[in-house]
Amino acid sequence: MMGLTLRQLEIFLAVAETGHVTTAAKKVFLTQSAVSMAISEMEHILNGPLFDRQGKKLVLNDRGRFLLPHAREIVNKVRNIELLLSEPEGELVGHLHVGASSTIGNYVMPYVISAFTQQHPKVYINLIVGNSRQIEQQVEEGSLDVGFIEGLVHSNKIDSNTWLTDRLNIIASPDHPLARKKNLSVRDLREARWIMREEGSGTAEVFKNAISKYLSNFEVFLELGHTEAIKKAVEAGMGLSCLSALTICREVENGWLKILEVPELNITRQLLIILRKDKLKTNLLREFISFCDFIKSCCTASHICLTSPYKLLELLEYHQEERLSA
Amino acid sequence: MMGLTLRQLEIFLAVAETGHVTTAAKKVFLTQSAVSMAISEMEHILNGPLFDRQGKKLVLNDRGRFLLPHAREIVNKVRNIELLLSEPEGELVGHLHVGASSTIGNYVMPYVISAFTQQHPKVYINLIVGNSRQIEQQVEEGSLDVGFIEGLVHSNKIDSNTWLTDRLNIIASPDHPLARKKNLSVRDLREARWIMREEGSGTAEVFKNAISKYLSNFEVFLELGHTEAIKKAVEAGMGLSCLSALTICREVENGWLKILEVPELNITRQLLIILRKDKLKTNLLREFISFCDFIKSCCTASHICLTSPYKLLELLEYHQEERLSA
DNA sequence: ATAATCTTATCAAAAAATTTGATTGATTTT
DNA sequence: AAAATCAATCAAATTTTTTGATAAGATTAT
Repeated sequence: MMGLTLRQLEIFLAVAETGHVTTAAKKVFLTQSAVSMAISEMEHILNGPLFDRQGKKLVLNDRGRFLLPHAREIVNKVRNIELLLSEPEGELVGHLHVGASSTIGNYVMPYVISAFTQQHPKVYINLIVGNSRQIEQQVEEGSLDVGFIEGLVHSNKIDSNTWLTDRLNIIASPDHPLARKKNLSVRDLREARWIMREEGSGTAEVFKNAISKYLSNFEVFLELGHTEAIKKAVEAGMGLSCLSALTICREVENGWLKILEVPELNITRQLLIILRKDKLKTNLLREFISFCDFIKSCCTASHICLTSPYKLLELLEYHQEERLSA
Repeated sequence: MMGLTLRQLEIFLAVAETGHVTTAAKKVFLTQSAVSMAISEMEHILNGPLFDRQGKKLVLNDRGRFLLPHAREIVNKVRNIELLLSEPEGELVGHLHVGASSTIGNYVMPYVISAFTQQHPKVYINLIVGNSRQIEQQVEEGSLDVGFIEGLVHSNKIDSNTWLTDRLNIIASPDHPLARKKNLSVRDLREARWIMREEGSGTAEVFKNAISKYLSNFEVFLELGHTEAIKKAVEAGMGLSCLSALTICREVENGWLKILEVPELNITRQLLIILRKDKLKTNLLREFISFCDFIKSCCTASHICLTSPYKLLELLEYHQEERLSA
């Protein structure tokens, strides 16, 4: 008969997100009837409905949509505080939700996470891979603790810090005619067959923009859905491509692919670490970010250390010592 | 034994602010023992004390000092939301999802929405523009609260009300030979060059149907994808077209386009407001619809008031007064 | 010092709330 | 047309919150 409770806000979130009382009930470990009553109670307190009942579905109405982001923020905030204050000193424990855009998520984060959890065995890290926009949105709504993206930040609720610098390299099979040529220029690329990711890939966009300044008739010869497929096609000599250095350094180290240095096309971009502005940093989160900062300071533009886990682990011991002495 | 509750945060604030359990108890209308137990429960949940017990006084420790501003923010936020959402007489708040078909969405709704949100600054309106069929479907499935369409309603789950009456006008450049001729008839249009929207446009369909009764060999000279492009082409004297009055009144007012009055071709159509039959009208939705009804009652067939935002705003003040006196 | 007066913490009992299980009526699926 | 699924509702059961009583520690006045 009084004010809203946190529990009600949590239940509201579950219903809003699932659209169904029953599934929401499972999510919050309650019966269907408890959830139904909690929602009616909220609607009573707030003097009007929050959902339109469409048969079996509950769809947010304008009032519910107004409440949703606030409810999210409040619940997240309280959970953050609980975590932070109840965290025992000493060994790091907890679950971290990390998101990363495709390139970072597939080619960098596995090493980072593996190294970090090796150092902190009681930490569990959940990695979500998506496109930059999705990751940013999930960081904003609090379902991710931290995100790693390639593009720019759109929301004003998010703080971003530069992480690694990524370079887009033009690659060819070592047997490709251009691979042996020295002092390449864009004009040499005129006749090349290009193998790229499909429309919508951030990397492909950037490259097309860059090269179309020099080659008016730039055309893609083959579009493939996955970076690995592109590398295989290039290795097989089917043509050239342009990929993030992060995705190809192992192949380059092993001599399976060759980077073509074209001075006009020196394309780099910043990778970003993003967090909600008002995010409370738990010990775990703080430590994870400091770990990423350390990696940043270690890795040169070549990023070679990220391609082989054992090299990263060597650096770690050093990191550990540095921290202890500080 | 679970998470923090809002009540606990409130109690914590009272104790932190007064420094005494007993006075805090009075503030939150509880007994001393209830407050004492609530605080111990919090300290248990958060795995450590929040206050130093100095004799009879409770003084915040570092953890408590950390919690204080956050607790304040959370409690305030919830209370604000309760106030905003529960006061029926209070300021209008919420997120409204409005859909409109192309002509209405591009040429009418922007003014309507701008005027409405100016009057209700805490209201956020999201406008989706699509074709009539898409809008109807989204209203039916509940992702839109209200829709504005040109055609007929197909679903039996939807209620429709007439809104503005739209007129399709034949337009020409003021320099066009036909623009000076009086008492035009359809026969005068026989030789005209017609510039129309592409196949599929509702407006174009309606006009073709109407004129083909009189001209058997009606042919389109140029098809363009956007209404704005058609207007420019007609202004440039490339030919005649037929467009909704809503899209051209500004150009007509300024003398850039001239309407050709052809008595046989007096083509009008009703614009509709559509809602799900079972939609519960929140205050916001009710107010928005009443606002649209008001616009309907103001606008004559010429729709001139919708072409200039400032005219609409003048009408608004009148609307406000009328409502208050009712 | 000592008694009187406060105050907080704690416990069991009472009150209030949340949650459940069962049922109903509506909607959707087969 | 029948079966299955789902949300709302109600009374009963459970859990949580609050109270009243009491004990123990601190402050003040004597």
